[in-house]
Amino acid sequence: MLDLRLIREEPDRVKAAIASTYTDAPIDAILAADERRRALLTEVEALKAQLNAGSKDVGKAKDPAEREQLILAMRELGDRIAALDEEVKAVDARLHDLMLHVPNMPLPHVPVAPDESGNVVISEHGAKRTFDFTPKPHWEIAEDLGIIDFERGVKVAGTRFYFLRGDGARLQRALITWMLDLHTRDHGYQEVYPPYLVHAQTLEGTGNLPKFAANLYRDIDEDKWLIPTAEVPVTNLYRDEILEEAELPIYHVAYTPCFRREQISAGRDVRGIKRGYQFDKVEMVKFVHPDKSAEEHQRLIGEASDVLRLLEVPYRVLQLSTGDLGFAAADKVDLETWAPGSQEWLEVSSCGRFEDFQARRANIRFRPTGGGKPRILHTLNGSGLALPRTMITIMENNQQADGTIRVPEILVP
RNA sequence: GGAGAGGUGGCCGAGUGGUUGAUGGCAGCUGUCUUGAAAACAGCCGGGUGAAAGCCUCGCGAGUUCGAAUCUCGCCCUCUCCGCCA
Repeated sequence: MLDLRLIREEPDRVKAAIASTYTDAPIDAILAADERRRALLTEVEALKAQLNAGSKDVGKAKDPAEREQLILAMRELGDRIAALDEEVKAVDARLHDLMLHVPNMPLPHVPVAPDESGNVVISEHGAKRTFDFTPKPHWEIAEDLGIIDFERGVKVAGTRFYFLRGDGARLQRALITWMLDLHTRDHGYQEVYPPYLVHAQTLEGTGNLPKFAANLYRDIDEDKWLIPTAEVPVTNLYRDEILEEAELPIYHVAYTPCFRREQISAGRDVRGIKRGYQFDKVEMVKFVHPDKSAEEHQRLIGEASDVLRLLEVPYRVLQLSTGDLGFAAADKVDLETWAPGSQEWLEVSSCGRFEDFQARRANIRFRPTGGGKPRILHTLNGSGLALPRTMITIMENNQQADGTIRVPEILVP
């Protein structure tokens, strides 16, 4: 959520920023609602002050007649206040809802473009391997080895679900453990095990609701939603809390399954495990002082890159353009790894800077050292990494002529 | 899921429907004293909004009332016991 005051004071700047993301936001409606709301508040609050003072006088009044008189006057005042309060409530609700639909503003350095065509490759790491045989896509390698069972996954759960079997399941488990250990041991993160089901307010905090309900799975009887990423529960860990400045930065890493109702056309990305309705991910989340956002972002990108570097797979770093930022990020850098069998770059990590956008929604603040008003902190998060695509890059890059897969050195016990 | 108890400021804990946004204690901050600390004493000490006055906030939401932390109803959560269960 943006700062309402910013919208009020610099609407043109906000509009320009939103326009650069090639999306719409109801800024004018917000301005109108805000103005209406403040006018109503001025009016109703003056009446309330009158009512409060008057009611105290009733308590003090000794003469019964005078008392009756006062009560009558206050009753009328109360009715007017009740009517105005109704209006305030309605405007408030509308304003809040409008605010929840405004995306974050991109930072100035983010290249402006309507979509991923404007993304910029910042760097490439690790040479693409040359093969003396034709590298196979992972779905062929994995099926031949019996480590992924696509057919039975579909039988049990439907399209885009699969079973990992034997060494396939074991490889993923090893990767998860190793990634968690890397981030906790070398990068200073504390591991958390979060709920996989959360309520709507939690999803609102990260910006997934109200706009993206269609991408989420939910319990039909209760207000319980399956998380699309660990970012959701972990960012909300400190919701409605005031932390001490000295506690910052706080780093958390979590492994969770992620559940996404992908609204994608049938036939696209259907082969293999690149895009499923359920996938595992190790996610890093940072809570930082606003002044540290930029440097923490760079560090985050480095921490995610470490995983790819240590796995010795080729990857590149992409600066996303405004049109590809998504709803909540002010800046985002993706890591893509090269899959020689599928012949494509795979996004395995997305490192986002959210500034105070999520923290304002989730009401996460810190008290400055030495006192003063609580301030909204900044959040960042990045995958470290998404498991299926990491599995793909290992399978395809480490495949051998005999059809087996060489286990990455770092994972060998 | 059933029965009972309860949800008040960072924590503990008062609070007869009317100067209660809330007594008191602990913790914390500042000052005096001290070489320093402790102790003692004094002051400060929730959050939101607003330039301020003010308004809002005692789990959340409705209701009764001139006036609700206090009364009524619904919901949520915690605890104890029972049931169920990995």
